Amino acid sequence: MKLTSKGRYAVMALVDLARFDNINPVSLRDISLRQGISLDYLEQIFSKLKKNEIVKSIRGTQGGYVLNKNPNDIKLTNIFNAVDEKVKTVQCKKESKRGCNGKATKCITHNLWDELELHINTFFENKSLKDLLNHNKETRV
Amino acid sequence: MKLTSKGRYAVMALVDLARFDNINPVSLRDISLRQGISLDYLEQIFSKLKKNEIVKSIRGTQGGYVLNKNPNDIKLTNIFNAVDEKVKTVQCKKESKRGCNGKATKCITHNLWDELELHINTFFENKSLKDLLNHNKETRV
DNA sequence: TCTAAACTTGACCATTTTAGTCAGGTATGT
DNA sequence: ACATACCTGACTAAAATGGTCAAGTTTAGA
Repeated sequence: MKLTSKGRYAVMALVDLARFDNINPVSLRDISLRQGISLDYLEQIFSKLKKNEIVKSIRGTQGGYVLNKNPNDIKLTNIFNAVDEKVKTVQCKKESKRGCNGKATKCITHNLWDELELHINTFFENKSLKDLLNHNKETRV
Repeated sequence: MKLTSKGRYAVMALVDLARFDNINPVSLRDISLRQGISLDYLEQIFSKLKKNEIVKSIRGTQGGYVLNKNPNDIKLTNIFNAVDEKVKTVQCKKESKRGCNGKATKCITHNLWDELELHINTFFENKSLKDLLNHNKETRV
């Protein structure tokens, strides 16, 4: 069970963005340099963030990206949903007629994974970008 | 972020095992049939569970596997550790000299992932096989 | 008006991980 | 002896991951 880079990068980039966007739009190039993330990859990620109305884009020279909402209203859930970083514990959720293991029953551990998903998602729903700004300054190793 | 089949199968198999082992050793063949898991794959999984002293094996005809501990003392943490199902949120934990992103600092979201790992692991440490036996009967869809 | 910065889109790809299969064993109760 | 069941290690197809590459369009500022 692991978090993929896409989700991590999205959060890192948005925290970076949030620190500067009150002055000027922030270019992906700057974020790329500061955070050490491939520019091309960032573009894919921001395309999704934009579709989900988490950021706005400003084209042209001196352009860049700006937050589209108050940092307090951007929850980790929103970010992860935007970039398809899902918490997935079972493969067999939406089969209509069948349960897991191809039988007519739910597998014996089904409730457990539901509980786990809930547990994790609760964490994500309660964390906003603002929380990260306050408590996660870049610190020396 | 997803849970792999290996971890899920391990838990499913052990819950299955726990229900019958007070009478006789349970063969992997039976578990395979009941849970719909490949026999060969189960053998790989049980090899690890055995090394981690979660189960004992009994060879020969009428042989099989038996729990090596009280269900109450087998936590999900133990099971996941045994089969290498790890909760991993960052790639850059044990680099001695460098932080994440190759710089001399921790990445700005580092603390977040630590918190998340803790949050999930707490869940796993508090769940035992016994909890699953009580609350997760196989139910109709 | 020209140009460079920056966003936009979509195809492509190497590597790693996953979820197994396959082919041999070895031990043991009946 | 023989069937059952554990045991071991090599192998692999398919999917996911973490990008790169190429070819644009838009717009601020000189």
